[in-house]
Amino acid sequence: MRTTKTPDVVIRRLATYLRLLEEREYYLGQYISSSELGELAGVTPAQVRKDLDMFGEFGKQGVGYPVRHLKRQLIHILKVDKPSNITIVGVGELGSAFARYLTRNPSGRRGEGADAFRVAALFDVDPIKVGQCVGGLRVDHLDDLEARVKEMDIKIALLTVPAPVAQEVLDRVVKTGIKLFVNFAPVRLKAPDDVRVNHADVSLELHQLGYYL
Amino acid sequence: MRTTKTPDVVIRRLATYLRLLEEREYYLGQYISSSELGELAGVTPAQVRKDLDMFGEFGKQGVGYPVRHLKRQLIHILKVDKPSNITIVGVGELGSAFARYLTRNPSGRRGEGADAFRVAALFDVDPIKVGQCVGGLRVDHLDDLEARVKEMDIKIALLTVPAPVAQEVLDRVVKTGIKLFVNFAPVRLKAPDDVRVNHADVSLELHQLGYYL
DNA sequence: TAGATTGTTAATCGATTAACAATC
DNA sequence: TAGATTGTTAATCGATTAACAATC
Repeated sequence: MRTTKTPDVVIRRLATYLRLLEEREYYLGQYISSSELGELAGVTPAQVRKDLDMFGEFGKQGVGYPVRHLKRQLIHILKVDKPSNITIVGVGELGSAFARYLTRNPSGRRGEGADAFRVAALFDVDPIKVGQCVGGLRVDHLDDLEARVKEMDIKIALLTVPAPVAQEVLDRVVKTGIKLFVNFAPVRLKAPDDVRVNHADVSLELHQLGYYL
Repeated sequence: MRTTKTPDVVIRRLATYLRLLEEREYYLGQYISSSELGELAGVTPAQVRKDLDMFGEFGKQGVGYPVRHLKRQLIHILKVDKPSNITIVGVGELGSAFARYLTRNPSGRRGEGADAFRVAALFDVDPIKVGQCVGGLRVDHLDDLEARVKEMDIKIALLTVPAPVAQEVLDRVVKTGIKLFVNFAPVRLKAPDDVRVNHADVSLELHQLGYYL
């Protein structure tokens, strides 16, 4: 099965290619070569071709890749051609920042596929926060999670809860059927094999940078 | 030169090992085996040994790695044994969230080395923001950057500015001599070879997750 | 057709894992 | 000593790069 075989790092690069194409204005019908795209992305032309080749033949020999077509293909592969509902769990400092950031400017960028991720619900357990409005959205109690996930067909959760409760909250959210997470808490979380937890952890990022001081 | 040869991914794992050791309480004089640590980190015992081996011989055959000693070594390697000053450039939604988050709870965690990163200054160009207090720190104007970087010996900058100006701001900060960055803006940034820019980009994270929808 | 660049295979490189001798 | 686990080399695996035939 293709999904199993494609390395994560390739998907990451596809997302980068798409962004690079979106960041720039291209004429209708313009072509871009693997060398040009590679230059932008900081990878070799061969790698660009190989990455794209895994998903089909998008180019024209002797010419390059038609930008519009390539963009559409990438948008399709990354499934950002229709909006997906996401939720933010934990409306503290970081959670509400992301809530405001992503509701104002969905997924933080412009272009087609820019509105691919829509913050559809916010959750917390703190009775003071529940009922408040953040970024135009009412904060719900975590107890209502399951119902809202079904109702809004939420597929992705951003975890912005304190580290000590992150595992517990993850377990709870997993039970509602969500399988895709971005965790911002500085802890390693355990999850079933069919659940994917990406880490976006400033603390780890800083500790790594320490080495290069 | 060792620094050049050690793969980034090893450094990332060392930071993970350190966190795992910090997250747990260990008796004085307790040992941990490469299998136990590997289990926690989700890597093979061989990899744990190889990673550590790159920096010295920290273990005792037949017994394992003395936890206190290993922790101290990792703290030393990652240079989190003494606090480093960092700055946050861009005091918008995300920047002020990190400012509050990191000043309250330095580097987002507990234990030795937890106070390794100290937010020493905040910068913005918006006259409304300059002079305001965020997380107990006064926001300075970007024009004062160079002076403050020297004064406070700032080594790392978190970039939380809008995507369209990120490159321009990076260039400006690089000029003051800072060589280590975490960029939160959803753009790929160009920097000289001796400058390291780690990306912590929610938008890219989400776009990647799209593939697994 | 000549020039260029893709698609794809084969060669290279580097990182992970296995295995085992050294030794606590 | 016997048992266990490190330190380290050798084997494996996978990803990147080089090369080139196909073809626009």
